[in-house]
Amino acid sequence: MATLKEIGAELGLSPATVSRALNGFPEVNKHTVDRVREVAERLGYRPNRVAQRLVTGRSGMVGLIIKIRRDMSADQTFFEMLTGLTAALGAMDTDLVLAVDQDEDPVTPYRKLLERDILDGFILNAPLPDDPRVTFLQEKGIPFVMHGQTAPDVNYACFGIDNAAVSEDAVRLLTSLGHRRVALINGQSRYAFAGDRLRGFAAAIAAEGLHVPEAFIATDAETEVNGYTHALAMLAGRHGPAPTAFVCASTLVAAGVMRAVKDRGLRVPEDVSVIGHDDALPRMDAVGLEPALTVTRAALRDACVPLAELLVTHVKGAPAEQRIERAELIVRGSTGPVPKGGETPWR
Amino acid sequence: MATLKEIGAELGLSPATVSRALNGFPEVNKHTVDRVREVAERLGYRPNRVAQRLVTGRSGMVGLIIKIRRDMSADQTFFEMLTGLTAALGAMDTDLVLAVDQDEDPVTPYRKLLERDILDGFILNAPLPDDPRVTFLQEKGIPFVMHGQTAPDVNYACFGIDNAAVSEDAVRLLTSLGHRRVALINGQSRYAFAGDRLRGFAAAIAAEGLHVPEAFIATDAETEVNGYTHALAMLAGRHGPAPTAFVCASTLVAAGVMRAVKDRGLRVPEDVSVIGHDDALPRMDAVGLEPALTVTRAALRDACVPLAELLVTHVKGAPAEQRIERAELIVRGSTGPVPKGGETPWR
DNA sequence: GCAAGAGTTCAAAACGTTTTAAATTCTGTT
DNA sequence: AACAGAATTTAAAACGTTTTGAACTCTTGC
Repeated sequence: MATLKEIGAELGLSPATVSRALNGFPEVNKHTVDRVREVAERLGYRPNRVAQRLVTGRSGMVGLIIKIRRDMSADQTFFEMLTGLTAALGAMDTDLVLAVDQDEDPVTPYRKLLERDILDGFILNAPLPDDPRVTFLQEKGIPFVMHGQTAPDVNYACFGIDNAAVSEDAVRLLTSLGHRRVALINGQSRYAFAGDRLRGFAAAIAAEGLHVPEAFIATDAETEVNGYTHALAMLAGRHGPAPTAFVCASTLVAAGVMRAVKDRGLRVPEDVSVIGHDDALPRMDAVGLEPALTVTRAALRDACVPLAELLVTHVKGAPAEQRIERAELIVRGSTGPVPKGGETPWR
Repeated sequence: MATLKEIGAELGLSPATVSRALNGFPEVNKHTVDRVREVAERLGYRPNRVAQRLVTGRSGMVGLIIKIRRDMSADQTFFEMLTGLTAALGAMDTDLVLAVDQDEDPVTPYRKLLERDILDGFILNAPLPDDPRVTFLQEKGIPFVMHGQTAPDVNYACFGIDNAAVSEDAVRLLTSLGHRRVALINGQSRYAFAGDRLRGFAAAIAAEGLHVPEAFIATDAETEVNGYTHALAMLAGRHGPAPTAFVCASTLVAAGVMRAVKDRGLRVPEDVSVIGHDDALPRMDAVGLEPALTVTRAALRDACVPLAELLVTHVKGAPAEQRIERAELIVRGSTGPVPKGGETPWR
């Protein structure tokens, strides 16, 4: 494997100049740059990463710790992110080191990996409202980027979507269609995103001068079965008039809700409108539903490149940047005008 | 972070001696070793991995490439291995770099990762009978260890179980119980292990002077449904007298087979014996079945430490070692004597 | 008192890069 | 012709470890 010294020897240049030429420093002669490039190319030069790292003090590796549930069930989300992240990081000359969290205590795996002293930073996901990992890493001064955020205003690097806006957009679409009784089937409350969704939902509902009784706000794991069960209970009308529209935490939940609507002998969207949030996971296709699902959409995979960028630049010294994007609203067949007689709001 | 020089300065020693003391070289004075250890401890010394790697020429990182199916379905196997491998490698001061294979061509992801020039070797799994990855890596002279093997006799580092013996043990147990009509529900033929299992099965059957018609050997993905479907078809007796015993590729398949047996109105083990192979995956508990499943057992996780060892030593220059162990045979309630009238072999 | 040998320790080189500070060459101005 | 200043290049240090070959200290036996 060719080295800087070898390239330099061939051209009668010092390794220093060769290094600068290849790294695009402005002070080196254009002609020299060309010659160096040519020789480097011909010799198949690749910088020795280890040597680079020794001198820059960075390792070029970041950590991702995955949480495995007791039953070892793997989730799609994880593979989707893994695929995108390795690609995005690879493009930035950074490698992903993986470790598995089997512990109860959420910070120990981070501590362990840090002790090995080879990581420049971490990628965190699934933020909790008061995430102990954040406290820990900030205390230690370790760079990290969070996918999502633990609270509306934070001072660490993060990338995600505005989850309050997700609910607001959904509610606004529905109320503009005349709906007055809008139910929410939310994700688990221990995750920060569910809090944001609830907040946005409540705000949008209040802004319309409406009210949603507690019985029509469910908080549960995002599964098809849970969507089905909660929707069925709400449609039964035991706690007041049935909703004419559902805002769902995911396409999977929405699929369950739609099944419940149909099982009740109702139609989507004529009798009940359904809207979900779409992470664009391969196996949960919103368009494949019948009718095609109206969604707020933000492809999980699109987060990988920004996450990688935010982390790598931060590691290199840039200040922690927060980047929160707005999810797209895609109106399809599962939402329609409020049915005749469904315009009365909950009291 | 303390360095060798700092420790040396504190004791009036050169970094060279400190290095040797900490690395257990024999020529250094015991008293010195103690003093060095004490100071290193007090200063919280950790060797700088990057510096170590620069001088030894090794990176201390190995690669694992995971293959993700189009539908992104994650398999348990993967998480189990990931957990075990990160732990085992970590204990040997080695890190695991992950990449994802989305390509059709099986070697491109390896080539890509190699170009980044940071890996000492690879861990391969799910060997195919003529695995192109093996050819590729051997050509390039990159160390690797295979979990399993592509053929009975190979010259690369590998660790696994004797899959022919797995079938042989199963068949021998069943024939010793008087069974003469033993069916096989094997895994997908594209994997090398399925070939070994079939070979062992055929050999053991032949050694008993028996014969198994083609219709009673199934080759399919190892799912519960497939076990159920194939067993049901075989029990229907369209292709000859029903088997009195099933050898199954996994506990999941065996679960399907047992369900089929019961749905046919038969009992396990009175009418039909069932035996499976148990990888000891958390969600596929052989003991949880009713009756508890007789198995050949080799915990997948037990492979992680040997795999890590074999690879790391090989990277450091040791010759490639093949280690093939025999799976354990655990007799439980799902196997019993051949039922009355079931002793006639297939013709 | 000295040589041989074992037991310890050390200085220096090496790994391949980046970076600092200094040196050299070139260009234009007086 | 001299000089300032810009443009370009260089030597050397630095990163922290391992390793080579030499050097030093202590025994031991004569």
